[in-house]
Amino acid sequence: MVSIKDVAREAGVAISTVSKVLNNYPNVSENTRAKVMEVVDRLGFVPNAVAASLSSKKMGRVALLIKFNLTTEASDEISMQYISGAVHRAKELQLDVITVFTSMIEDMTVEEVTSYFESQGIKGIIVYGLTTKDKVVHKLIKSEHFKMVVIDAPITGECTSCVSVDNAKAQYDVAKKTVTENKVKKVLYISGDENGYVTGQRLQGIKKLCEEKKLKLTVRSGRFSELRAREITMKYAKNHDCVVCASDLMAIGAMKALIDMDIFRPVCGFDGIILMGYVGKQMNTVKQDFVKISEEALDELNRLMQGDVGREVILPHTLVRMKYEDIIK
Amino acid sequence: MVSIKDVAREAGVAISTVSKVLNNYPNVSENTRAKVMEVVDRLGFVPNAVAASLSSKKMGRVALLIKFNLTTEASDEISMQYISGAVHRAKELQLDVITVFTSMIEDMTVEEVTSYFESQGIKGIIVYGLTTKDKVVHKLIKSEHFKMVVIDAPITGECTSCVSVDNAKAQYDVAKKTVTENKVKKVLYISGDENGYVTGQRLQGIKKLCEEKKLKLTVRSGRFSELRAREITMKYAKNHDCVVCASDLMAIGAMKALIDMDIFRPVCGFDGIILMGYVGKQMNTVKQDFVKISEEALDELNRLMQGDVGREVILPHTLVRMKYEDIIK
DNA sequence: CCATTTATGGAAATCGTTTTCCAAGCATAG
DNA sequence: CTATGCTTGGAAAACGATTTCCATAAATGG
Repeated sequence: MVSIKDVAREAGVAISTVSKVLNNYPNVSENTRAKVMEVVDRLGFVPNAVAASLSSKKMGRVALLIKFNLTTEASDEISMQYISGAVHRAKELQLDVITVFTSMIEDMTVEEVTSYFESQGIKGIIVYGLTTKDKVVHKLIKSEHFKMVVIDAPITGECTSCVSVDNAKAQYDVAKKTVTENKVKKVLYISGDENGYVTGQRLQGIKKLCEEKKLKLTVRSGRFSELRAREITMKYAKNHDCVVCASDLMAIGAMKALIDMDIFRPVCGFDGIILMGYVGKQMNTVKQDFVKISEEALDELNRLMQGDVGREVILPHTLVRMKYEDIIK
Repeated sequence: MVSIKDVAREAGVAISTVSKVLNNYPNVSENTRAKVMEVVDRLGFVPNAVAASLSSKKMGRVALLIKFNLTTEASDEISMQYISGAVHRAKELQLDVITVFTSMIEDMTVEEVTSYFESQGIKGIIVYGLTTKDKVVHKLIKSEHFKMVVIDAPITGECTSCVSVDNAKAQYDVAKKTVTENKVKKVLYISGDENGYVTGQRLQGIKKLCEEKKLKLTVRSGRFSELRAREITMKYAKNHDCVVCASDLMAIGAMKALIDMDIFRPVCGFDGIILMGYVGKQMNTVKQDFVKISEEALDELNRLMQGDVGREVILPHTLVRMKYEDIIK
């Protein structure tokens, strides 16, 4: 493998000069720069990222903290999009991404997690699906030991940014579309896990709508579980004329229940996952562009690692109606 | 951050001694070993993986080459399981995994890919979903520049192992179960992408069965596409009494077509993805344990990196019947 | 009791970069 | 013609481990 030393020798300059050329430092004449670049191209030199990251303090690795358990499989689609966005943007930004599953760190102490990440050369972390119960991650954020970007939880600080859609508005929008399309009076709202950050925001959105439109609102906690959403729908749907769900998976559960009960109620979801196309009926939902969100999160993390201060980033959402025919193509 | 130097100073020994203790080298007395370990624990020292990997030639990183395009979403579930298995096993083996999407390398030359991976310190690569058309990856394998493990393609060599289930037998088994349960005479087989390695093996399995059982067999290429499977079913199902598909996604397409046509035909799939539970009917399918396969692939890659020679690893499969109620729990 | 081996621990080179600091070289100004 | 400043490029010290080789001390054998 050709190293910077070889390039230096071949070009007849010092190692430091090659490094300067490669990193676009000043104080190198156009002449030497050209000569070095010629040799770099000819020899096909690519700098060793491991060595660079050891030497330089600015070049750091980034961890993507993945929520994953084999049972809640609908999140696979979302996780893959997060990973995809992060990995692609990381390559552009010359950053190194390592994927870490929450299951790997959840029974470690903050100190253990910190030294694990430090040993891995990690400078920044992206988290999603955070709940108030994730103690370790919260301590990690508080410690300000790493630059962090939190997707979908309104947490900012010196070293912490957050990225998300406007959950309250999105919930408001999709529900509004659904109730106006169907002349609704009584809304059954199946909300998410009470410890999840988005749960409260989305709840706020539906409440605002029902107040504005003078709709009767019943809220039940579905905890993002398809099964619970199904049960809740079984129990309450008869007395309501619309089921608004805080996630697509719950919307699917609700829809299945309605099919079994053989009654019609408009249902709307949240997320825009492909699975929605497989339940046989079409539904309104909020489409989040998870790839984009993840790319944005990496940009934001990069900014933080450059020394910028944390901030809140809100990305746009769209409303869609998902059905099978649109999916299978 | 505490480094090996700090440990050495605190323990009153040389840096090299600490390193020897940590890497279980001989020529260290029990006394010093204990003393060093005490300090390591007290200071909470964790070796810097980046530095270690730069210094040592044995400590290498591993790339997981992910097939991913936003349209064929059923593979998300499979990809996530591959990632999960690899990442977890990698941590146990003290290896570093980086995930790379095929889209990132597919329009690079082998030389470019090679120097990219080398610059990343990558010593081993895991690939899955390989087709004969993936020229770059094939050249990569031939170059023997990296240790490689190919999932689901029968390619072995000095530096290359393969890991998979017995695709022919699995296809044979699941189809046999389905035809015996339903007194079938004429089988419609919707096969996969003609460039995929598993396609031929699975085809072999169904052919063997039909010969043994004297069944009439019609083969059409569904190219692993749900839509094509649907079209093929529309066209041919009436003249057959069973639809055997080389993948679950195609089985879903077939099932949807049958529902639309309002005729009943037993359908069976291959893979055992969760999505199967969402189509409303139950089907036989082959369940592959992708997490396990991935773990095994990492073990195998580790063996190769230790200097062992490539070989073929066959893992067991199981037959399952998937339906919604089993899924939502 | 001396010679020779063996166990143990340390000094120093190495991996491939980045980055700081310093020495020329050169031009401009006084 | 000397003093000053700016540009350019090189030497060398990090970064944090691993690993080779060497020196000492202890143990063994004759």
